[in-house]
Amino acid sequence: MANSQTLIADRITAAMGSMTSSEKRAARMLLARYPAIGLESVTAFAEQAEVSAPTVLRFITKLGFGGYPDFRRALRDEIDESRKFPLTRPRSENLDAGSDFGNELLEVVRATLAELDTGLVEQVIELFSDERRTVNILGGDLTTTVAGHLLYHLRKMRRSVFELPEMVQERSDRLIDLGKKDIVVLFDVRRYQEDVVTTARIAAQRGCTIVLFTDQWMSEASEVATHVFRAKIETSSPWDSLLGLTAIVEAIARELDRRLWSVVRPRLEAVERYKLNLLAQKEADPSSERHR
Amino acid sequence: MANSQTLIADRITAAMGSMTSSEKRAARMLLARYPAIGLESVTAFAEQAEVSAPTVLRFITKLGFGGYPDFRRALRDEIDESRKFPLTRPRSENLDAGSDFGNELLEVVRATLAELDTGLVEQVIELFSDERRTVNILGGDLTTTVAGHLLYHLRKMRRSVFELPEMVQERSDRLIDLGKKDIVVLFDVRRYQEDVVTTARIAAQRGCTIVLFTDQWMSEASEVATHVFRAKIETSSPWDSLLGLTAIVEAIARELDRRLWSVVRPRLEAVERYKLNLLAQKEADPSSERHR
DNA sequence: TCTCCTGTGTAATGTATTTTTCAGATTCTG
DNA sequence: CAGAATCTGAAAAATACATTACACAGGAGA
Repeated sequence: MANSQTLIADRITAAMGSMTSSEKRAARMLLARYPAIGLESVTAFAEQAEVSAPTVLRFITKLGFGGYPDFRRALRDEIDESRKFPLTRPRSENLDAGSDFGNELLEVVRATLAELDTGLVEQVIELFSDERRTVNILGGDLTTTVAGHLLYHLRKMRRSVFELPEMVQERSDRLIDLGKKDIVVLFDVRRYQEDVVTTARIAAQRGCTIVLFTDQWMSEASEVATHVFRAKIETSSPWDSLLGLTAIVEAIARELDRRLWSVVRPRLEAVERYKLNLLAQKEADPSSERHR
Repeated sequence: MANSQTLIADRITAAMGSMTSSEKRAARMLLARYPAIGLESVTAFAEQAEVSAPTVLRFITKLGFGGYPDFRRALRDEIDESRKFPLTRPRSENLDAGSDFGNELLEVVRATLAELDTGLVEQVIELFSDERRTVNILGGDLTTTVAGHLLYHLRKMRRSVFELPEMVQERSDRLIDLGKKDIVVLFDVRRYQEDVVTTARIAAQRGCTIVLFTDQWMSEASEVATHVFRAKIETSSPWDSLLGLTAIVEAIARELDRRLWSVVRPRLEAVERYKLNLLAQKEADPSSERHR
């Protein structure tokens, strides 16, 4: 069907004139329960419209479809289209609001957190709490910054936290040394990167625990991941949002801190002391005292 | 309205843990083309997910359906439901994800965006639109990741975007060359870093335009900055949140894209072509085609 | 290395669904 | 009010489909 632009619903209205009375009954039922009823069987459709199956069939033939399967395929395509809408939307139209976009960003965070599995968070906290395990973090093109955010928190709170090299050659060298005790944390969202998926597979083969942060469509890496976080990343903007992933990372960081604060606190103080020694100068800004 | 509470999509997420890797592939395909693909035949579903029909069948059984027809009926019901309510997702129940830390994170984004000055955004967009100006970006310890996020977007959309080196010695060398045409973008939040403030002062002295991203208490750098964005960063967690800053960055990126899309579009396509040449391999994953 | 076990696809089976045929019902027309 | 034209649905025929049975593959553990 070439004209995906023309909604099938519109075709019905147009063709209504040349319909017999029974066929009109079918048409009305289709419009009433559009498009779901078209996805049932001919028989079910016919029963609900209180006509016979052949009548329904003649009806959809008049609409210009080759047969019932053809008609259903068109309906499914329409559903697919409507899902894609935010992506393929003609760029020009709504000049209106930055505040509208603000709501979308809020929605990204809300939707992500709403679907966040707290049990999963618990499990991952458990993993991160074990300092005998090494943590290796890798992000993709877009997600490397969120990966960095997680890296930041973990590095402050515990030892043995590393980032996997972006360069594939270097990375291969590192992957060799991974084992069952190692945790590999990967970030991969749509426009999924082959090298990240491959890294996941290798890590899986080596028996690593794999924590994956991905989007609602899920990277292939999820096939081998032991723990998968899903975030919403889609907005009306052509650029995907990292807010959802960032929110998850921060929620994890906060929980980990609660769990480990008795260990983390002295660690941070020690770091602070060393830092001062390194800089060999005293802290000047009094307003910086408030944090921690 | 009976089972409208449990979206099938949510059930998938929940059951994801107990899925085998092939089943996960089926799950991902369902989420990617949700719900249309579920309305095709098992065989068609299986083919597109690149698994066998029985695998798809086992998958939907694990989701708790009695059989494939049962599953499809559920999908149709969902479509019917969504027709009745304008919003695609039943505006949800308990959105706080079990903890009210989620609400705090939401509040960070909300409060930040509420105070975002759209006039200021306009001005900065104007700055970034001018490709004769060089953009130099620098983040602090925590904020270097958001800085990276801005860097990512600007770099995709225009030329002459650089990051200032973290290392102070290197950085000094670069600062020497800055002039009136240059834009310096700084990120500095509490635990303000002296080196960032100093960088701001030097840049100001050299006549640069300075765009500062800071928190509600405002870095000292704001004294010399020409444009200042303020984000909320505080939560009940001891670790500050980057969600506010990230939201501002993404809002700016989106606006810049709208303004420049006629330039950006061909640029991205060109980049894509070069990338393919570099990799010298054809795209394998069809699901990655959809974005952009 | 062998054995078990889980996961997976092929192929056969039985069931549901579409499509066709055709006869009865209805409406229209002279 | 005939008689033709059109419409409609029951039932058979043809097709597509979901489901099951089974065997092979590959990894885990002894």
